[in-house]
Amino acid sequence: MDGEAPPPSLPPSFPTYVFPQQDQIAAEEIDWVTLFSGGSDVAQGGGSERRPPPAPPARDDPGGKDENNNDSNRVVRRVRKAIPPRIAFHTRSVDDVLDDGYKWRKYGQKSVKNSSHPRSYYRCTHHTCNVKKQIQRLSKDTSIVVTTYEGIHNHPCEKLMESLSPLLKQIQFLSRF
DNA sequence: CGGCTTTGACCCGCGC
DNA sequence: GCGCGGGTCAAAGCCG
Repeated sequence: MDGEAPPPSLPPSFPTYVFPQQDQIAAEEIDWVTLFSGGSDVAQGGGSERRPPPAPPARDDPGGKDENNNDSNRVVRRVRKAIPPRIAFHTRSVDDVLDDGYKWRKYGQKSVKNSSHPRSYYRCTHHTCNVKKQIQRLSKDTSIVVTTYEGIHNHPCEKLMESLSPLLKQIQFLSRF
C-alpha cells in the first residue's frame, strides 16, 4: 500500500506517546484502581482466579494429539473474566513493536473486526512473568499504534539492569571505602 | 541447534 | 441454542 502516511514532522524512530481519549479507549481498558492497589497477581499463574472445573467436559479431541492430558492443561489456562490490570496507550511510531526494554515473544496474531490491521499478541519471555501485551495499529490513523499491557512485570527490566550493572558495580566498589 | 515467528485450529464468552 | 468475535495453543518453518 502506498497510502502510508508518514508521521507528520516526527522522526520516524522516535515514538510519541499519545494519551488516548475517552472516546477512543473504553473505560474498562484501564483499571486504575486494580492497577494501583497491587492487583498484579491477578495476571499471575498462582492466582486463585482460575476457573474451577468441577467436572471438565470430556471433550473428544478429533486430532487425538493430546497424549498426556492436554485437556487439563487447556482447562487450567482458561481464566474466568478476572479483568487483570490493563494499560492501553497510543504511540505514534512507524514500528509496530516499540522497544520497552522487556523481551517479548509473539504467540498469536488475529485480524479483528472494524480494523484493517491485525492485532498481535505478545507474552513476556521471562519464565515467572505472565505479562501480555497486544499491539494493534489504528485503522483511522495508521501512524498510531495502540499498545495494551496486561499485568505487571515481576522482574526488573533486562535492558535497564544491563545498563545499570556497571554503575552498580562501581557503587559497590566505592562503598567499600 | 535453540529460540522466535507464522498460521490454522480450537475454545470460550457474549449477544441475539 | 446458535453464531460471531476474540484470545490462545501448538506444530511447522525460519533465522541467527
